[in-house]
Amino acid sequence: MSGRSGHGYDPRGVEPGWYALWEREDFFHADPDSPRPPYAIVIPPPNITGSLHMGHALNNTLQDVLVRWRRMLGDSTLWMPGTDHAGIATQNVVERQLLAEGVTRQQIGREAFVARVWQWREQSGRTIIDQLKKMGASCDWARESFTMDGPRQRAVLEVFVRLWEDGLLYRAERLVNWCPRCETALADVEVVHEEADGHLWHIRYPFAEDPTGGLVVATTRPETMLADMAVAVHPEDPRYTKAIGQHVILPLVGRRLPVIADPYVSREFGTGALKITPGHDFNDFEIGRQHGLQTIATFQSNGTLNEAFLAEASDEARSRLARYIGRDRFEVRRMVLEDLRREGLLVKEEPYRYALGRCYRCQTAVEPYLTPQWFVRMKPLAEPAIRAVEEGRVRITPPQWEKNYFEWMHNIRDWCISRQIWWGHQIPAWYCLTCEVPENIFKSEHSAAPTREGGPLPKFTEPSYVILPEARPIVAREKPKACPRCGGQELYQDPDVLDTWFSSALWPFSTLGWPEQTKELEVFYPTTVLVTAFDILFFWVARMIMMGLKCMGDVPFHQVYIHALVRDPEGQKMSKSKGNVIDPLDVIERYGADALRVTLTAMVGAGRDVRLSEERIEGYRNFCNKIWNAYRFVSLNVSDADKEKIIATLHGDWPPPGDLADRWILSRLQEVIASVTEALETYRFSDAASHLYQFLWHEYCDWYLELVKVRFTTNGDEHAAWTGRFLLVHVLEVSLRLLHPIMPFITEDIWVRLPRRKDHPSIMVADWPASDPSLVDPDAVRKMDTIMGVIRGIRNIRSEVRIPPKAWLTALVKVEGEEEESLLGSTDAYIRHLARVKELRTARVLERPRQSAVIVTAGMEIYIPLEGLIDITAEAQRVDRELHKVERELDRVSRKLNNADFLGRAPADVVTKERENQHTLRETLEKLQKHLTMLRDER
RNA sequence: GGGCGAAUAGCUCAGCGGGAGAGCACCUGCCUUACAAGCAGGGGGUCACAGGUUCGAACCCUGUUUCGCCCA
Repeated sequence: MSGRSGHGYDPRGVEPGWYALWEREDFFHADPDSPRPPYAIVIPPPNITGSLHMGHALNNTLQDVLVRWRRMLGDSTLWMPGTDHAGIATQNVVERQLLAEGVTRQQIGREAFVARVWQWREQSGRTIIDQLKKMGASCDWARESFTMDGPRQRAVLEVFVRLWEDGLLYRAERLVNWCPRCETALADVEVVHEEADGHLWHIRYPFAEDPTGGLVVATTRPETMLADMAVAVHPEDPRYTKAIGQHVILPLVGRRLPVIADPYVSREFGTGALKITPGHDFNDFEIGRQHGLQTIATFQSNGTLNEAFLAEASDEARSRLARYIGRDRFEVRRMVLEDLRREGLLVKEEPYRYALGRCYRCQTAVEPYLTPQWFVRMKPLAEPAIRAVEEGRVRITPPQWEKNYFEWMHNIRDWCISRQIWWGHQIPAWYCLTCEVPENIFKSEHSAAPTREGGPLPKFTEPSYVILPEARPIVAREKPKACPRCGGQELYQDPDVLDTWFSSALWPFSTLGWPEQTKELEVFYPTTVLVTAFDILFFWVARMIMMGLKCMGDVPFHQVYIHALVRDPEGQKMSKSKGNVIDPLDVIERYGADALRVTLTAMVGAGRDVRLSEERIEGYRNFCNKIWNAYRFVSLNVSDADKEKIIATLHGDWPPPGDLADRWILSRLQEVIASVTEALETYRFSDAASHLYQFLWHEYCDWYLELVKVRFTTNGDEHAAWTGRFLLVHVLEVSLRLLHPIMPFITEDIWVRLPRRKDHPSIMVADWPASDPSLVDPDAVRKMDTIMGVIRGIRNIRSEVRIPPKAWLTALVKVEGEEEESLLGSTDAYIRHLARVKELRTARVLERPRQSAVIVTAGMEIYIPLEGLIDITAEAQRVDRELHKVERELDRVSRKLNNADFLGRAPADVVTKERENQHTLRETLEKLQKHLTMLRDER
């Protein structure tokens, strides 16, 4: 299973094989009959339209880290995978394909179109699943769900019917956000608001009684004026007091509009006079309702103008404006402005930034549009969902997101769930064509959304009915046999489909088999944690909590972990048009899935962006290589006989190690086990990654491995060399298990080759390491720190005073006490080899040789005779710099200790610590000063 | 307009009451038999600004500035 060249680690040859083995061995499969505690995660189902992007890579890496970790801990883990049918997005994709073939969906008809989408899903829906496997995702693939497969269809029907029966659903004519390109209604959250550069046009509406005077209104959307029903001013605006109650004439059209007073009007905006268009503006709709204005909708579902605006127009206006009809809203805007300009009614035009709502699927500017739609009453659903988070039954991490959640939930509005598309769950509501026709339902020759107004819509190949808001739906789990009112048997199903997020909201229980009472549901619901990015907190997370509480009577998950979005190094969103996309599959191909995973894990902070750059990935690829080479070193030094002895030793009671380096690395390992475990428990993924990076690279490789080399290269203590080999293997083996959730492939690849205690077939089913408190050895850690300080000190001098790297030095160490003396005695070989010292003399009484460099540390002075080696001036400068550092530090500490308030009020241990600190600094300073004087004399 | 959050090394960020840290980048020297995808050493910060609380503030409080996000 290897495939590497030279001395580098080659993930390409390694990763696919291991994944295949894990799948073959069924390691991902969750057993609901397991007696172990359950741990369940449902995947945020990726859209079937999509291919894996960095957002998915991050999201699924984190889930896999959690699941692999808990699996190793022995939990009965379930990672439930699946995909989302993504109604609008998928329909758009297939419509584009049809368009390329020169047909529209209307031409082939609904049934054929839906069949076509299914066909497309069969081909393309697997792509993202295969890509997740390349990432190493350990999902229980046997349970893979799809938001439109059979069981999920049943769940959707059941929920819809229950909500209807509980009075939480209604169908009503409301002004909704409408995408004229997708030709469907959108939910409020599906509209993306942004600032846009536009204009504010000032238009004069002449008084009916005195056309020489008039009111000037300001608008950003002049095309909607055709549907104006009034002009409103603020009741206390002195400029307009006289105008209230009068009438103005709508330019171009000639309609008489009342001038009304409403405190909603802002006197500061524009001219203070506001045109009121109830059919095309949410605020105006509200004002119109309060003032009893009529509402006309002049745009039709595709954003083109219909004839409704000509209702009260003269024949002259009718023929003059006929050319507007059928034009797109932005074209109408140009035409209206042109005509106003010609008539001298356009008084002013100024640049203006305004808020524009766009469709989140296609970026088209949304149009407020009056149609009958289905809504969910949210207040009754939101209240228990708010309490669930308040009471901690659902905990959101990081907790600051809870505020956003509450903010949104407290201001929640009814959810428009009907979509005028074909791909999705068709609404389980039927209308009686016997008793509703023709009052509430009438046959239409046209497609698209039903409105009272007709218009030149594209011809529709299938019979279609306009269902007025007054129609009485029959909601049922399956098509009723007859109308319960009149017994009529001709029933027509509501053509709309449900918002995709409606089925997503059921995901945590629909995937477990609800409404069937399955064992899975019993065992794994509520799931443990949901991992998602913050951008779908409202779309998805909040709705799952509401639906879970409503349908299951319990929260869908106990924890929500919210992570960042992946952006480019400049913080820009990655997008194909910007050309700043880093493709995860390309990264996997070049650096390996492990490198990608550890990069993302290390970079995910609390609630911020992840600014991903190739440089970073390269850095973590190097980490993979480092681990691989550490393994190579270990394997080169461990014989087959050693392996057997290691296994035997692991099964016995291996004696506590006596060597300082051994005690140190084992102690550090226990701390790493504890801190990595704690980091994972608290969702501090980057801490887990960096603890392991730091330990493996900068402690195990940089120090322990080098220390053990000393035992291999010096002939002598065979037992010490054996212990070194044993611990090299053991510490690496444990570290690999800690690292496995983050880097599953390389850890497996190395781990299976190492001798180990239990013969698990794979690291992914091995035990999570447990920290052994009896091996925590603060004394060894402190002493190793001292030794490393000595080695670093000598290396520093070598480098600073430019001693040739190959030169072997003499070092004399003057120690203060017996402890230091014996410490240095027992680690003599380590110091000599790691600092390249040929002779190390240690004594309590020792004269500084002429022309020596000195390292002053706590409890000792190290002299390096430099005579003949270098220029003494460089050493004097080095000491001078060192001295200044110590001086500054001593000054800071002394000032503190001279402060009576500090001594009086600070805790005793802080004061003691500072006193000791001061003492050490003083000694160091004196020694350095003495040494500097000597150096200067010796020049 | 309302809300949330952020400002710490060149870059990305951690630290959130008692010695300013990491990774990357940078500088110097090394092909030292695990690794040049490497090793050793090093430089670099009025912790945005102004006040306040405190014996003590990057950290707590108030205000200011700048930036980001969400909702209208």
